[in-house]
Formats: sequence, structure tokens, C-alpha cells
Amino acid sequence: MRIGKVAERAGVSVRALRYYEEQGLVIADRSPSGHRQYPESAVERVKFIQLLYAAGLTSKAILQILPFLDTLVATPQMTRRLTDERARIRVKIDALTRAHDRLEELIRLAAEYENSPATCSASADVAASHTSPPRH
Amino acid sequence: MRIGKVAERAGVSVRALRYYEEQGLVIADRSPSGHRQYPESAVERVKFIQLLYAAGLTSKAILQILPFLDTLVATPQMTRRLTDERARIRVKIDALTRAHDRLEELIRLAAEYENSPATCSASADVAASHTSPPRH
DNA sequence: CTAGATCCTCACGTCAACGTGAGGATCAAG
DNA sequence: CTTGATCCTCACGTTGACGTGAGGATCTAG
Repeated sequence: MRIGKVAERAGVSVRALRYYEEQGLVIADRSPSGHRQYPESAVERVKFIQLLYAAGLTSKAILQILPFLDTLVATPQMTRRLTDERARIRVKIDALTRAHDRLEELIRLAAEYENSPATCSASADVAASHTSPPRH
Repeated sequence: MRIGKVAERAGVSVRALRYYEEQGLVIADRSPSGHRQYPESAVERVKFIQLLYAAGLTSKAILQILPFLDTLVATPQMTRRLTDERARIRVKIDALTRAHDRLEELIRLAAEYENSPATCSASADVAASHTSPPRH
């Protein structure tokens, strides 16, 4: 399969695929004329790479993890890398969840205001508190 | 309060605070000599900014939201901005959750391998599938 | 056989949130 | 009064994952 098709089916740009190769994430054969030739499996591989990119992993971190997908040989280091990244993702999810909840709080306040713009100044302190747990 | 103390108490760098001011996120008074003077409330404000940064909002997006924190006046546009950002954060949480679950899957496989390295090649296909729902 | 689509390799541009000196003024304590 | 800590304003550097031409070769449908 050629690069354009892989890009289309994996939902990434052609440039991105060249970049992935540059980073060692995807290896492509070459046709006699120099065009890249990908196996079918490349599509899934690229989707996996995208999954990890979306989770904030760097190409270097992804490069560390990919060998496991190829060989399924789990050295202790590999297991550590996997659990480390999982932990990092958890931390991010927590941070995002906090931000999400905070915004939800503000959205409730906004809705409250839209219902009665005049009388809402009484709950003005709510916006400032609740950032840290209400003990001070 | 001076910039060093705010930085310390909010858990950010001095440079970051100057950058926030440059972006219009935090307004600081100046002492006669030109040193920035922050009110107590700046600490909470900066923490809030950090919360949104951690959720992937740009300084521009944060700048759109901050007026609500100051005035608690919710125009329809403000409500939309808030709900839009909340939606964006949800999408990110979902992506992170997918990556998290996928890693967990791999970690299970790795643990399985560590218990019996020889007999695990039978489940080699598990690594390739399950990326998209198993219908093909 | 020819044109339009697709591919190739450089290689510089981008964007955001700061980091990192350079060079100098100001502040707080002894 | 002095010295070390803290502050100021430029202003260039950094990092990562690509975007975006430039200039040219190759492929494919009619």
C-alpha cells in the first residue's frame, strides 16, 4: 500500500507518516523507484501511534513501547514503561476531570444568572472558593 | 504581594506570571519603583489559570473565560464558551481513557507473559485486535 | 503518450508557554 | 552603607509534531 492510502485509512497526513518513519515508529519498504510501501498492518499501527500521541506521549516514549506490540516480549523494563505511561495518563485524566468539574460549577452559576441576573450577586463568593477544599 | 511570593504560593514560576500579565490574564499594580504588586486574590486566580492550562486551554481561551470569574455576568456567548470548553475537555478525557484502557490491556498481556513466557505466543493476535471494535 | 494525481527529498516555518541569560535597578537586613 | 536577595525589561532559545512550499521524479487512466 502506498503512503496516501495509509494516510487516508489511518486518518493522518502524509507528512505525519513521513515524520513517523523519521522517528523510527513505522518502517516502510521502498519500491524500486523509491516510493514507500506499507503492509496492511501499518494502518492499525499508525492508529495505535495516534492513540498514544493523543494521550500526550512523545514519539520517544512511543518508540519505547512499540517493540512490545511487535514481539509481545515483556521485559521488566517494558512492563515499567507501560505502567509508568498509564500512571501519567491517569494523572492527566485527573487534572482534566478537575477542570471539567470546575467549569461545570461555573456553568451552573451562569445558568443561575441567566434566570435572575439581579439577585445573583449574593453567591459571588462561590466563584472564588471551592478551588481548594473549603477549609480555611 | 510581590511577584516572588505569588509565584511560590501559586506554584508557578516568576516568568510564568510575567507571561500571564503579557497575555492579559492577570493585572498587577506597580509600586513607584516599577515592581509588580498583586492582591491576595491573585493566588487563587493564578491557580485557576493553571487549572485551565493543565486542561489544554490556550491563553486566548482562558482570556475569554476569565471575565466571568471577575463579574459573574453570564452573557449567552460566555455560557457558550464555558460549555464549549467543557465539551473539548470531555473529548480529551475520552481519548485519554481509551489510551489508558489500551495500555491496561497491554499490561495484562505483559503480566501474562512474565508468568509463562513460552506459552503466550498463542494470544499474539490480541495485541493487534481490540483497537477498533472486534467486528471485521 | 500525455496530463493530472501522487510520490520523493530537502529544508525552513509555526505555535505556545514558557526558559534562560544579559545588564541593570531596588529592597531588606545588619 | 553595603551586600545578597529580589525585581525590572528586553530579547533570543527551546521543544514537538507536524505544515508548507520548492523543485523534481513517477504513476496511472484515457
